[in-house]
Amino acid sequence: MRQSQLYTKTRKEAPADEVSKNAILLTRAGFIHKEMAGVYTFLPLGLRVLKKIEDIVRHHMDTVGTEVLMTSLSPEEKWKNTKRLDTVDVLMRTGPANEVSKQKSSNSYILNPTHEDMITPIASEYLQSYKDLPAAFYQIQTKFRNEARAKSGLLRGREFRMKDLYSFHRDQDDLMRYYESIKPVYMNVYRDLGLGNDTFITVASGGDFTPNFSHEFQTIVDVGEDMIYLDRKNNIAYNKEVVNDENAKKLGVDFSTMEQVSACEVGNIFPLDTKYTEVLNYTYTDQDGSKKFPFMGCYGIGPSRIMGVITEKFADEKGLVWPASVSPFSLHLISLAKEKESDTAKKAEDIYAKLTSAGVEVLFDDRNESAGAKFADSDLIGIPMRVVVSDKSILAGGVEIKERTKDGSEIVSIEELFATYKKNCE
RNA sequence: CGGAGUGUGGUGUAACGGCUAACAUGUCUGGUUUGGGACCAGAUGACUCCGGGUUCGAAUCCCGGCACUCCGACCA
Repeated sequence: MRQSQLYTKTRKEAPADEVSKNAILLTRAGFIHKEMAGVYTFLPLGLRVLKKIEDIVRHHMDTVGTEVLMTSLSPEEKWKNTKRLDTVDVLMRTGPANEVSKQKSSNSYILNPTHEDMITPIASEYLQSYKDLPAAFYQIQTKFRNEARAKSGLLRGREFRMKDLYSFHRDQDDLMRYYESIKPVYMNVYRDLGLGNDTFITVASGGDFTPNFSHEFQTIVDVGEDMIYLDRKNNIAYNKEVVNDENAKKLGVDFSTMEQVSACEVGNIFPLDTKYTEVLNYTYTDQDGSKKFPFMGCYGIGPSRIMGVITEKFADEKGLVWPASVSPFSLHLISLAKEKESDTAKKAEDIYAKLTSAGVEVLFDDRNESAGAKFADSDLIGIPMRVVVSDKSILAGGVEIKERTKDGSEIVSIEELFATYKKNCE
């Protein structure tokens, strides 16, 4: 893509109403635009990152479930059925008719914060026999939660992206087998996102969801809202909320020997057992003809929050730094040609055309800006590899390549550049 | 939801209760320039968040809202 057609611009000044690193840098670089507290538009560059993250999540979820897309709106009835209409305090709802809105309908609808209440009735329509189980549905979708306090840019929003997976099982054993199988799948997601080294399966309290422990996936990061006790040797962590003598005994661990670190929850999994199937009276017919409640699990990952976490973890004083797997582009090609019709300009155009047709995602800075401005923008946007084409580089034998996270640069011939990236495409 | 702070051109800031609300940046014109956010000239752009009040006079003081940020509670 040509940078002249991005339609967004970078800015030198940080917005005065943002303090968190992710909000400041993503705004300065033109990735996001704040609509209100905790509600952000994803601009072209930001959307590309979000899509990369969601594609990685989707790739792995396809191995354990089937994708659906449920509604953002739901009738209040659905929440009355699960007795959650008045207990879930983050519920956002549309207002009834009033003079201002001039709506005809007197109904109020829920903007869904999660979908157990929706997926369970759907499952009950199709999964009525033990032969239909197990089954798992997932979706990647925008969620709404009326957080009392949205904060930290993308880390805690009122409108945010979420992948939610729901599984249905014949019995608890099957649920727990599946539940355990999800853990390595999640870890593969974080590995591919570039967060593998600092993300840990974390034992957490199940909250109102389950009397058992649930598990979170916590990524170590300074701004994280959670404190975890980390047992590096056994590659597992414990959320501070479960750290007490009783649990130490129950789990057979010694919390006092563990490292305490701040972390951000980038995923969670809950064994729901029959909490929702019972309240909704959803039964299947087992082999012996008896009616039983299916066992359920739910499993979440927040792509927009992860975008914020990646920003927080990797950005430096010059700007954003994207892991290759989620970078909006693989290469930032910068032309420093003085004249539009010069040989250097033509070479840059040629490189852009050839790499693009080879399937390489290139952001081409074809703007009429000074070299300094282009370099500063490139650092701010944070694409892992920068390729400069200039009179100077041509004279030196080709193009100058520089990694975003390294100081030095090197000259490689144009042929060598093509060879490298063609190989990467395969 | 409790507490604190802040609201001024698109963005970032300034302005003792007192002159036509200033500066930088951005944007637009023209010129010049091209390896680390260049330079020169001109132009554009603000009912100072909203509503009341005090005062001869309010961006500035007071009251009430709203918004944003931070701390805490909350986070199924």
